[in-house]
Amino acid sequence: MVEKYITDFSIAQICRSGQCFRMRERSDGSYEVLADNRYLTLEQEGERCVFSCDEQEFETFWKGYFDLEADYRFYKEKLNPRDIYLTTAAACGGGIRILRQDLWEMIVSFLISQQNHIARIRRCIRNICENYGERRVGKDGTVYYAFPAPEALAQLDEDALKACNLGYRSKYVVRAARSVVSGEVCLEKVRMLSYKKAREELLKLFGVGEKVADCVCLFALHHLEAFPVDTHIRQVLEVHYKRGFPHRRYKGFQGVMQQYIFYYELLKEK
DNA sequence: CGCCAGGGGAGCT
DNA sequence: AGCTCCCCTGGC
Repeated sequence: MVEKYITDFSIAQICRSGQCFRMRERSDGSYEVLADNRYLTLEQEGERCVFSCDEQEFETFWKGYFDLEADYRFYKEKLNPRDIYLTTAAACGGGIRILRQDLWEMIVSFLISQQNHIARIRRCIRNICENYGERRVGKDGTVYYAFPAPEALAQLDEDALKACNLGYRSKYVVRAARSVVSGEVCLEKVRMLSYKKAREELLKLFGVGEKVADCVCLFALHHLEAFPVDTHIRQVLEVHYKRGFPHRRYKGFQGVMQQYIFYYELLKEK
């Protein structure tokens, strides 16, 4: 167990922000996080966070995963105070961090996300992990399943994942897995590329369009200049930014602003 | 039962 | 760039 005091961090907000589908709030108010074949529980009260790992694992993995080395005050200071909408959104989701998630997992997750609800996306991913991922046992005895490697999914029939509730998205995932396994799209290479080049490379995958590529760039590759535009964001742009979103002002970290907006819109739904 | 929308994308023109 | 299909589920 390690105890940390962290500002601009809210596990509850991150969990609800829709960038991560394998994180959940447990009935006792603590959070469970599955990432990189690891299992973590996290309790938070104000700025006090208790991670269920040792200091070394925190330093070498979770600190980077939650992007805790970055100072998000920098992004908030750049906010245009006259932009009431964005200022309000950032105030509501000020504890959000852009996670550094696994590349392959994000590709699959956002392939599944198209024309889909968050609750169902979570179910789909859980189904895939339980059916094709390796079974693991956490330090506290909890059984969980790792996210299946491309090799495990590449050998499936194109329609096999319909059994995991993917519907017509099944063939997107299987074909993408095959492209990765064959080396047509090299993930190690994608990791080294700039935002533009990485995006271009991801677009070669069947089923990956501009929105999905941007989500992968933002949530896996940490290219904060990626600004995924989905139906929700499009509506916001139409209502609040008729003359265009001020990309110039937020150059290099538009993705952080996108998350504030997205979270705020999700929040208002309820 | 029908209708429609839910964090799109492919394949056309 | 804009259009038409694609065609899975869950909610109403």
